[in-house]
Amino acid sequence: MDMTGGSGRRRRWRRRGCSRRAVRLLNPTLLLLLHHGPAHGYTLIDQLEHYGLDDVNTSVVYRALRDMEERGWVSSRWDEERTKGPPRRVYQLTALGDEVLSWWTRDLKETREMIDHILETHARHMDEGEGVHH
Amino acid sequence: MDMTGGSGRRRRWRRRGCSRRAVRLLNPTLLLLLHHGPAHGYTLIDQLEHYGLDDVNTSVVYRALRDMEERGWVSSRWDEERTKGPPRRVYQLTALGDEVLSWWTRDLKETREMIDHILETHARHMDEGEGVHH
DNA sequence: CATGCTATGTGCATCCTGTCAATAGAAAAA
DNA sequence: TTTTTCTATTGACAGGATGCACATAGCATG
Repeated sequence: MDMTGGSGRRRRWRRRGCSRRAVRLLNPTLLLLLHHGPAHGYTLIDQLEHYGLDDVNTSVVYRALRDMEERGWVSSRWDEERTKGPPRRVYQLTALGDEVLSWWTRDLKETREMIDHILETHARHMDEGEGVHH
Repeated sequence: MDMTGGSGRRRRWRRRGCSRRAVRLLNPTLLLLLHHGPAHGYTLIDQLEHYGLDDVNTSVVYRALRDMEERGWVSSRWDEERTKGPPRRVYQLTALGDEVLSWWTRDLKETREMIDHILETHARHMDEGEGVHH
């Protein structure tokens, strides 16, 4: 059963990829990781695991990084020192990206409060109702 | 400045409508509201305000309700007793919808934990760094 | 009957996401 | 040496999700 509840009339209820929730958290998490210092895309993808975002497709991550670069949140350059494999791109947080990260943390706090409100209301309602509803 | 960080190459960074986050919380909130008892769409839209979802487009709400009906989470009938205005549809939670609500609460708890993890990491990093980063 | 209010629904353009496949360099295996 | 494998990054495309503008429709009021 697909619980994600998107809209769309097309009756294709297969769940694709990871939770939509995860994607919402991708951008702030990437900014946070980059706040620790410059990093390669692949490194970032590895580190996403620590935030429960390990099921995000690599294409999605690279796209997010390029989008953030277009917006000026991060800058990138090709890594000079090639250790092994193809050239790697190094991403770095910009001053703007730093501001955006602050904005994102405020946004995440708001989101958490909204979720808390929903969960609290649900818990309270469950206590009151005790199986009596509708 | 648009901070929402969507993907898309089309360089149209104007934000339309409400926060995407809000839409993401729409389905569980609707189910929660319906858990209190049957209600009309319009009533639900009014009540969304209490959950910070007042800026969600009405089309989106009605569409969400119909989608949930297609999925069997809610059932609906036309209201017999017409007070004023056009016929209104009354939505009611189904047994399946009740299960789905439980699923959603678990999902929201997970999401909250992920957000907490991000925020905690950020706060800790900010404390350590104190202006020294990159 | 023209206007306005309440309530719901539709069409369409646009935006957002995931999948799949392609490219590409270096190292290990054959 | 040729093939395979691993590391990294990117592009194309289909299809899902959203918002806006607008349509419908019943009742009320003037």
